Amino acid sequence: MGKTMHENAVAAPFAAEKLRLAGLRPTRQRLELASHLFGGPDRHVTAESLHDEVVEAGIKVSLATVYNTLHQFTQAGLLRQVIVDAARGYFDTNTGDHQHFFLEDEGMLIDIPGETITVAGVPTAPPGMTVDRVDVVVRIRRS
Amino acid sequence: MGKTMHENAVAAPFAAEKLRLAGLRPTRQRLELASHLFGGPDRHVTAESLHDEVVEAGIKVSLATVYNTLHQFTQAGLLRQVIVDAARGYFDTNTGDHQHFFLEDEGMLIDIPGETITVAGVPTAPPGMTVDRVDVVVRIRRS
DNA sequence: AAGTAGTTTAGAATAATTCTAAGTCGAGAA
DNA sequence: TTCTCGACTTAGAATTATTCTAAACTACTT
Ligand SMILES: [Mn+2]
Ligand SMILES: [Mn+2]
Ligand SMILES: [Zn+2]
Ligand SMILES: [Zn+2]
Repeated sequence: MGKTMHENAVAAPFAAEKLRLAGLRPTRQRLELASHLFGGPDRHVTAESLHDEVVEAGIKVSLATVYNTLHQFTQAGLLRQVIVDAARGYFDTNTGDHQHFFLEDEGMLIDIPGETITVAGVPTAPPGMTVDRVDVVVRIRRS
Repeated sequence: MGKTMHENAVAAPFAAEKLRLAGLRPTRQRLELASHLFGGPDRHVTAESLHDEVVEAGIKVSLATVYNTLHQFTQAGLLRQVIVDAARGYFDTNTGDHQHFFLEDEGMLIDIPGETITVAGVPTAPPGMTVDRVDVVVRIRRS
């Protein structure tokens, strides 16, 4: 009935591999956060939503560590940040080229595959600057 | 040498008109904020940057009033909000259709005229939802 | 001039995020 | 194995942007 070593062994191996490749020690907290983040389909989380979820699952991790880990994963290229709301920061497990619907009422993100939207006519960046990326956010609401 | 009634009368008339049309009382604070915002070319401000500027100009307004006024102007359609930074909210005097460069290093916005960028292939919103607007942010940095 | 609702504001309160400093842990060395 | 040390975690304080409260003030009507 308690958690067995076997139960945890399901997600850990590939998560440990990810962390190793990123040069991050596979600590208990990082492994647990990584399997929640990367163990299923792509997802969008806030620090607090992920912390709640992980605490709910009986895992002991502080909110500070969740923030630290999300930033480390982002630096390592395992996550990207999505800026759609002035009040909250979102992190996205899908680091590939894609865009978002943002449901302003629920504060929820939905992926739009990268090939779907075409952005044409982006001017060249001012002298001495380079384009880091082009974000498209389709803001939607109950109609 | 002090401010004369005549000096203030230059900007006030059109600002008062704007406020009247928006159903907002032309108070001293609103008139002063409005002439700073709308008295020249289009601009992007944060509550704090506008407050600093206005205080610097010798005007007595509280930060709370700047926040209130920016929100009231936004509701009235005189401003729009631009979300590019998770830490700060920006307000834009240009409410027409256009997009932005965002200089991530300086936290500065530059307008891209509305006809410049074309966004094609935006999928229809999920059932029961409507597209509020499509924002394009071209994030740039020193190269 | 008086009344009243709208407005301003100081200061407290919120909320997301970051920082500090002290304890804990992982991994290589011995 | 045990030792060692830098990496990691964390409680709680601090920071920052923004909002709220509730009391004082003011623009407009009568
Ligand atoms: Mn924030
Ligand atoms: Mn904020
Ligand atoms: Zn996404
Ligand atoms: Zn603009």
